[in-house]
Amino acid sequence: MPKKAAGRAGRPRDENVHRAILDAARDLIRDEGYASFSIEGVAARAGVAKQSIYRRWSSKGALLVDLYMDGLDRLEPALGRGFPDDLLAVLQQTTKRVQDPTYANILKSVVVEAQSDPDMRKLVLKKIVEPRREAAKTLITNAIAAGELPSTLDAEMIVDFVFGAVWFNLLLGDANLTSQFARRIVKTIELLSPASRP
Amino acid sequence: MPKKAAGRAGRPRDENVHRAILDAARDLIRDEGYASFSIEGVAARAGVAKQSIYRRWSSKGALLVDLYMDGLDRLEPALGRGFPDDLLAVLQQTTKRVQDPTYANILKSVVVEAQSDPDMRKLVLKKIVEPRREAAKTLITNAIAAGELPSTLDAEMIVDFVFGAVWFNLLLGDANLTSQFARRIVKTIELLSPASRP
Amino acid sequence: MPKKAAGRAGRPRDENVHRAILDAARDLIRDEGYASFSIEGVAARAGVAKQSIYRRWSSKGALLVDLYMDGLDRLEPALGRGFPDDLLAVLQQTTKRVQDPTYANILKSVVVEAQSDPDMRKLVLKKIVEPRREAAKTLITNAIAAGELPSTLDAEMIVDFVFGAVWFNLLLGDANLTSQFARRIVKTIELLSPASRP
Amino acid sequence: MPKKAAGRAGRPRDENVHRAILDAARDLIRDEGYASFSIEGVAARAGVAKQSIYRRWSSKGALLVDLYMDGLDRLEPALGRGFPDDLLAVLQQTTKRVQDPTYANILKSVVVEAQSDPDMRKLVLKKIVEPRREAAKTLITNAIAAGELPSTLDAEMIVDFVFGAVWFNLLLGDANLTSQFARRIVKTIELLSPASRP
DNA sequence: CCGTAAACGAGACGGTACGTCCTGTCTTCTA
DNA sequence: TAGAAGACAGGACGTACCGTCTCGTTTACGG
Repeated sequence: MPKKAAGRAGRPRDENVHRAILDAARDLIRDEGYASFSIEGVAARAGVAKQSIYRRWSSKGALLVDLYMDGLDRLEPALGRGFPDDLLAVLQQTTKRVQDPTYANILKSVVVEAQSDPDMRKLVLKKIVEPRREAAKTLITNAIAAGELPSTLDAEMIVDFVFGAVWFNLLLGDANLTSQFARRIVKTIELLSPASRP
Repeated sequence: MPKKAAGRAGRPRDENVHRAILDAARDLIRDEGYASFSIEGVAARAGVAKQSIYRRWSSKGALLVDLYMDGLDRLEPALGRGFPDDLLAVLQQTTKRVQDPTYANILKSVVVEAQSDPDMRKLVLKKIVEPRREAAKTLITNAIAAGELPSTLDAEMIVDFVFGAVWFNLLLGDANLTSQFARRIVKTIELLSPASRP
Repeated sequence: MPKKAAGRAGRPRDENVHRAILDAARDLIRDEGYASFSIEGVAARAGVAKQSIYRRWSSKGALLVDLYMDGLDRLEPALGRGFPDDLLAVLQQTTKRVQDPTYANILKSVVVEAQSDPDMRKLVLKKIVEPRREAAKTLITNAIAAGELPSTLDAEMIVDFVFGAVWFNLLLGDANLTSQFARRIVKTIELLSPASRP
Repeated sequence: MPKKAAGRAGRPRDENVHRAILDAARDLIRDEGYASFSIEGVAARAGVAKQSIYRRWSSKGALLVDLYMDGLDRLEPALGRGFPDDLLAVLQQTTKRVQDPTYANILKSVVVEAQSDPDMRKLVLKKIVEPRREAAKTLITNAIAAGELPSTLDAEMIVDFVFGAVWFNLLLGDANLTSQFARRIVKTIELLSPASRP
């Protein structure tokens, strides 16, 4: 007769299974790319039943989102040094992760999944896109308030510019998403500041 | 006396079949979205053999690229009025087409296909992305030469900003890709011009 | 405490699916003949996935062999009454089954499949041909030993004669493969017996 | 107003095309067997249009029948030496041809085609099966009339025995269809003759 | 020597089926 | 209840041939 009412009845989920799935998924998308990434393949590689994956993630995309976030630092620690430096830090968190082709593949796949699944799109926005956009947006509006950027600036559009450049190059562009690339972005934004004028 | 040396041997491709495929594909992606878009489905809807599709397009993606371009005007005619107006025209060609959800879906699908097929990626760049980027790049560099934009400007990055904003919002964003949105983009770029300074 | 060590892992094959496939296959070959007999057609008619057929049978031919054997009595029970009667019984098992045009079609199809697939040929021999030939061969050699047939007889050749007559008429001949036909075969073999001589 | 009723208008059939088709078909069935024998394949190998094959033969089977008969000697020359020798000669014409695996394959294929095409079945009977059966039947009935075989004999059944043994071993049996095999057949038939009795 | 007409290589065409892969769900046994 | 295993209905893949068709070109004969 089971005692504890808190912990639900039955056998608890096995944490090793969780890890095995994430590891197998990461290895698979590293080795084969998104084209041959399937739940079936992950299960086989992880030595796990398909059901054990579906029990944890409602779709391929949800798994990929967790896979991208897995081990990713929180944003805040790097911040606090003001407009151009903090914006650079935000962008470099992404460029750094995406330098690893594995994570670049994951991020591309996440976008793919979002195109045909509205729930997935919401999830991607909430877990990956919005946190970074919000951070950047705040930095921009603060910079405007501080007179470091013109008061007429369309802050939302600047955020679109900055992240658009990153996403575009991830998905279709030729640019290597290096730290240097992030620096070029920020440099170009800085040209808008009154201080940059002759 | 041989007539046409040019005309290749064998029965020529049937233009009606070509049209039927494009029409069926467009209808299908309009009615069902990309998720249930299949070569099989297009063939059935067009009343055509699958082979007749594969004979013309090597992949689902290649078909989608042609589908997006089908009936799209050349860029040049709209140009010739100088930097901000021409840039706006270039962007509005896309925003206009993408206002139709059918073409928005096609364009999303094209990006999806490009993520798992390097040939497809090249095709998308060559047929859809690069022509517009080149047009915009030329406008930007001309504007710099004319002193309408600062000489220190990273033209390539401006192009990334401009198209990044469009692609990002197509794939993941909340912005409605209206003509007004294109205007906001151009307005923000104009803030860089020396003339806009106090 | 583990119960059954024997029961293999995973969901067991569904016996209803097995039956549905055999029934659909039989109906199909009855109604349409071998020409339009396809795995696809069987699956559709059985309301079953193609994979469920391939899981059980490696080829169309293997399915047909099982289909022919399905419900066919073992040979032995009918035997035990000595040379001419037992030989007749062996032959009549086949003529009886083949009186039903459905099973005649199946048997023809089985030969067809065997012509282009060595594995199939082995299967047909093992499951259909050899058991009957062995039974007949034993009866012949016993009859020789008992002096009912001449000691100089080439027993293997007699078996070839007897079954050759059946197979030939099934595949190419005009003879209706009735019980009477089997009787004619046995009668002709009996002419070899010393007892039949003047 | 066309004059000659005999020679029809238009370009006459090219005899080289005819030969090229037969040669390509023979080579194909020799090298690949019946499994991958297709009109498409023959056309490609012969360097000929598919239509040129369909113009001459109504089906794959009709082509195969001609292919088998191509270059085959008439039956008669070998005959005239009485019952056992002439029967042997008739059988050996077939065993000899069938020693070449190419022709064995053709003959098997011909039977295959006959199973799903009534016209083909008639053609095979008329052009390949019946002539030989008729020859044998005549020899048997003559032998009965001459007292070389018992008067009670079922001549048709003997023919079934003799050709059944050949066809069975061609299609399903282990016996190598050598001249020696034909001799064994005839030997066993001879056991029926009154002269063979003690 | 010219026009008609069939033959010819080539290859497109609507179809049908192939055997494989993957989806998301289910059913079994074992822990 | 979780978990490994694997069956299940379903859908699509890309390929191979079928037999028919439409091209441009070639080759004979009859006028």
